[in-house]
This record gives sequence, structure tokens and C-alpha cells, in this order.
Amino acid sequence: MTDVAPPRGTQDVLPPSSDALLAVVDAAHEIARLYGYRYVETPAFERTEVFERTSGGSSDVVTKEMYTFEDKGGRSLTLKPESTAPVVRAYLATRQSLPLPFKAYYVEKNWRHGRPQAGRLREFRVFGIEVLGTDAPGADVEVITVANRFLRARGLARLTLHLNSIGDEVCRPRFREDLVAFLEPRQDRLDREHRETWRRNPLRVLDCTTPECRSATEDAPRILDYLDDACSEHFGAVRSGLDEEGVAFELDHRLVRGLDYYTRTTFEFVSGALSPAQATVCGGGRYDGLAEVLGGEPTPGVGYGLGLDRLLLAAAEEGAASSGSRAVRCYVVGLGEDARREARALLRELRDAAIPADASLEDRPLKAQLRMADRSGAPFAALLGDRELREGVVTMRRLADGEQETVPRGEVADWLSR
RNA sequence: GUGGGCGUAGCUCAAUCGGUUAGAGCGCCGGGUUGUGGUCCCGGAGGUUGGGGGUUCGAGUCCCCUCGCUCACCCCA
Repeated sequence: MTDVAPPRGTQDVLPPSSDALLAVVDAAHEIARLYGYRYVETPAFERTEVFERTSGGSSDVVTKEMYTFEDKGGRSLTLKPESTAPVVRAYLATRQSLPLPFKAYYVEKNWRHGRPQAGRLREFRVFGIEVLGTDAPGADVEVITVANRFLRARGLARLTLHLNSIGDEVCRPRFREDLVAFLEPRQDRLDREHRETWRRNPLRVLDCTTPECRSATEDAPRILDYLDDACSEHFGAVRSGLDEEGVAFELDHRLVRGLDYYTRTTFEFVSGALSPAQATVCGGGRYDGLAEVLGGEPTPGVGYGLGLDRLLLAAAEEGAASSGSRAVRCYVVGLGEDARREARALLRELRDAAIPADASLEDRPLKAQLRMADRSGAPFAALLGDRELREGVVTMRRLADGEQETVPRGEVADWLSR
């Protein structure tokens, strides 16, 4: 019994929850197309360096959460823990034949080895978009707008957008220096964890939520005060662009994010419907230096990753109506050998007419077939017995209330699509 | 990865102080003559009490290990 359970931190998705997942996936494809994004796929695994070099050696993702293995040729490979670096790699490999800027999206799985809990799986699904090849603030605005629209359309109302700019390689070092100088005399007031690491990764201290770190950094320097003219102007344009799009946000100078490749704009959508530890349903930002780290031409970019599993949890929590039944429209019931042959013909016709339909694969009693019709969720059952066969008709039964109508055999498809 | 809580049919739960063959509801499958599902009646399948070890005459119940879920931390989707 336990041996048929899926591996730890993974899950089987079966009806009816697979319907909800599919609805979200469909909606992702739809909104991506609506905004002009093109579908991309990259391999499930990459050379390990792709993540080591881009995410930053000190990040948790790289140091302890990657599924890394050696293949039979001795290469070190890693199941992708995030999708931005692979997409940028693929872009660099193919860019001569792609439009500029290139707007990409994907719906796929990522893998991270952490201790699983609700909203944090080892294998999880993301819907991400990336705009490559432009540093225009309009790209940042568009990316955030798509996420906002998508999340709200899926029924997430208790949603906060946290927004920040963490500068670039020109202005961030000055800030970092001042922050270190600020923390130095206060290091004893930090929590145990950051007392060790504050010097190596001072920005992370700002992100820490413990009361100790919060009070110690109350008056810490703020990155927004350090932005140089270019970054400051860029961030101003992003903010006014969001205002223009009607996307509400909260400035959060503590938002630094966990991957090293981010520059300038960073953002997170946090759901109030999820437990705070896993409440980030979408996170992203700008990564103008990423392509160079991969050894490619300088290529600015901005994008997000949006967790579909968390989205579904939050939507369920907020009582969002799960949309679109995947049930067939008609369940065909055949009684007896002759009528069953005719039922199979009808089934073929319905499917040829693009009407989703189903029937029992075995010869079963009427009651059993009707029960199957009921469980299939189909709104109608088409009944074919000797009586209908003789008269060249089909009895159409509305399963909700048992209302029946006799329809000429040749008009069933039309009757169902009216 | 660190710390806490919890594991009894598919689901929700019961089982006296450690006592003999672990029950119920729902769900699932079948039947109530080849003419009506969802309601009703009848029947059935389904459990090594997560797994392993120990204590005991006897363990679902007590102890240890392990696996899983869960919450917090860490981090993030």
C-alpha cells in the first residue's frame, strides 16, 4: 500500500483535481497569447553550471536544493530548480532567428529538494514569462501586469504586490558597503543565523522576518536611496507604468529575493489566503546581467515564475469557483446487440461532429449504463434500444431532471449542439 | 537541512484500564429479469491498524527505529 504512493514531495494529479489544474494551464496559455508571448520548452535537466553560475554559489537553491546527478558520460546534470536561466540559455543558442525583443512563456515543472509541506513540493509546476533583449521599463510593467491579471482572473483577491528596485552593479556595491557598515556595530542584535552570515550576504538580513533582525535593521540604509540616476529613472517609469495599468503595489525596500542574478526591479505577489511561510505565489524581476554570466551577448531581461500549485491552493482557500467541467456532453447507452452496434455508430458520428461523447466499453445492464452516464457528468444520455432501432429514433434523456425527448436518429448531433 | 504535532478501509471517524474475530457512515462494485441513473431495498469487495523491531500470557493502544503527512524555521514557486 505504501509502495504505490508517489515519491516524497511529489503528487499524482487525478480527476477531479486534474480538471482544475488543466483549467489553470489552459488559462496560462490563453493569457500568454493575449499579450503576445510565444511558447518555449527547454530540457528538464541542464548542465549543472547553468544554475551554479547564474543563481549564485551562496544561494540556498544552489547550495542545498538541487537535484544533481552524473550521467553515464560523467557529466554533472541538474533537474532545473528554476526556469529563467534555461530560457536565457536557449535564447542565446537560438537568438539569430528570433525577434527582438523576444517574449517567451512556459508552463512546466521545476524540482527543488527541500522538506515538503503544504504549498512546497519537490516537484512543482510554474507558469513563467520572460521578455529578453530590452531594458525598457515597459517590459517590467507588462510582465507584472500579466501576472496580476492572471492571478486575479483565477479568483485570488487577497493579493499584495510587493515591489522594489535593488539597483545594478553600479549602485548596489555602494549600498552594500554602507549596509555592512551599518550592521557591524549591531551584529549582536541579529538573530543567531544572521550573526554568522550578515557579512557574506548583508542584503538577506533585510529580508529576515525575525523580531531581532527587524528591530536591528529598523533604521538601516535603504536601497532606494542609493539608486543611481539611470536606475532611479527606470524604477520611476516602472511605478508610473503600473499606475497607468491600474496595478496596485506596495514599495518594500526589504524585498531582495534569493537568486543572485536579479537587478533593478524585483517583485512578489503574496496571497493572504496561504500560510505566510509559503504565501509567495509569484516572484520575479529584472536580470540584466544573466546572459553575460552564461557567456552570451549582453542581453537584458525581465520575467517571473508563478507557482501553479500554490495558485490552486490559494484559489481553493478563497472559494474561487473551479471552472469548466471536462465532462462529455453525451453518454450513449445501447441495449442489446443490435442497438449497441447502432450506439457505436452514433458515438462515432458525435465525435466526428466534435461533440465529446462516451459509452460503456462493455455490454452492461441499462441501470449500470445509466449509472455510468450519471457519474460521467454528461448532461445528456442518448438511449438506443430495440424500440428506438425500429422507429429510427433516439431517446435523449436530460440527466439533471429525467426529462426525455424522442429525436430522429439523424438529428442527434444537431440536437446536442443547438 | 533543523525543531514540534499527527498516522486505524478510498474519505471522515469509533474501538473501556493493554483483552479474544478492529466497527460505522459516506464512497466504490453488484443485484432488485433487455426500458430508466441520481432516491429506496438487498448483497459484496476493501485493513498485515504506514512499515520494522521490542516489552507483555496478550499490543490499534506502551517503548525504540523508520517512512509519510503536517506546522514552524530556512528558503522560495
